Amino acid sequence: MLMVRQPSINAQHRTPLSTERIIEAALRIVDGQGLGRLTMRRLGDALEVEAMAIYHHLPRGKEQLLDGLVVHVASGPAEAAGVTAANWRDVLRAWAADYRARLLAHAGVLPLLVTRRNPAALSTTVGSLREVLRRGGVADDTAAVAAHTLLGYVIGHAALEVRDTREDGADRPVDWDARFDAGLGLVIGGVR
Amino acid sequence: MLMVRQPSINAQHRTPLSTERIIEAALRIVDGQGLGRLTMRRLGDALEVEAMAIYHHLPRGKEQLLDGLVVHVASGPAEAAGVTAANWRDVLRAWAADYRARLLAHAGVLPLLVTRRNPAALSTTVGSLREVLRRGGVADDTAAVAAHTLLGYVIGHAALEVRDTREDGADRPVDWDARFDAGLGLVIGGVR
DNA sequence: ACCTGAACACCGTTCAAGT
DNA sequence: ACCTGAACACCGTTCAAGT
Repeated sequence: MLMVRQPSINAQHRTPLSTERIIEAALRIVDGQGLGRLTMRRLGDALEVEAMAIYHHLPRGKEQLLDGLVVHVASGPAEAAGVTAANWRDVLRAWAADYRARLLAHAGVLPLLVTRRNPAALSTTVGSLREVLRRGGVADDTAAVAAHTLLGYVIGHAALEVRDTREDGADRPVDWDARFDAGLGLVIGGVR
Repeated sequence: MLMVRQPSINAQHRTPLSTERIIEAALRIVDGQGLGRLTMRRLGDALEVEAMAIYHHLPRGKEQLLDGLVVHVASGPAEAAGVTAANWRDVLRAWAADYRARLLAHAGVLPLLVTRRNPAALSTTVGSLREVLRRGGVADDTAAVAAHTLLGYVIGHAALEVRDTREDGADRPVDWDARFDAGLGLVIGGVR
């Protein structure tokens, strides 16, 4: 029997692939099943496409895909508009709470955030923190230090939370929300 | 021609495999070539053994191998003996410098430190920090917060260093040593 | 321009077999 | 007890081909 190949009825109607759709589908897999289960073939399935089609949009392949995930998750800059000497601590506190929530919501991406890949991904975020501090009246040198310290704290604390590091001895679970706020106060309180 | 199989002359003389030797060889690969190049087959080669021999010592396979790497790198507790109300800040500062150096020396392991796997790996370290603080006369609640804050900061800062996150705008390289010390002062200075 | 299908070199892991 | 060799199911990626 002669099989005439249909041009895949689906292919006609479905929205075409795009970098954005690919990244979103990848993030959905990572969030739902973990980073280890993000494969090009599975990603293709999720997008109802052959895995090889992805390479047309991401020529650098999986490397580029992971870079995209990092940018998507890690670029959450602080809003510097309207910052004054009176409110900069509150602005930083609010940013930190948001950023922490972001990291925890996509905990599977955290390991990628800690890799040599894609070095620029965090610099807009660091820059925005520095700008908030500067507008708050903090000296430039101190602002540079505080920006890195704050971002470092938030990322590192998220790492500890994800591992659910208990104190030795004490085996009652840690109240991570309270713990985070207290540590945050310690970091921000030290800036002057 | 009949080939009589020799029982592999090497096998007689070489020191037998052990978990410790396996972990050390794995760490050498990660440090030298990166985490992505750590495969069971390559690890077998480095140990002059078939990859499958490793499973005899690590029945849980690669998972167990990675757990071993995390424990090896992440368990650097602070020495609490001899801590007083006068010197606890110096003790923490010295520990932090050591621990940072450790993380940067094995930067390839950093992504593993930020994964859900092996949750207990960091808790002896956290516990030792808490003990230093307690002996320094810091109240229990504050000590618990400060221990997590400090460890979080050190890990998070190491992550930023490894990515070499520059401030936006400024493109002269960051002096990471100075930056780390300044941020450390900020964190430790806030504890009272 | 966008996607497919077959192929290649490599993974982690199992399992039966050797000593 | 300790290690090997073949095999299996799965990777990421290339490349020529289709529309």
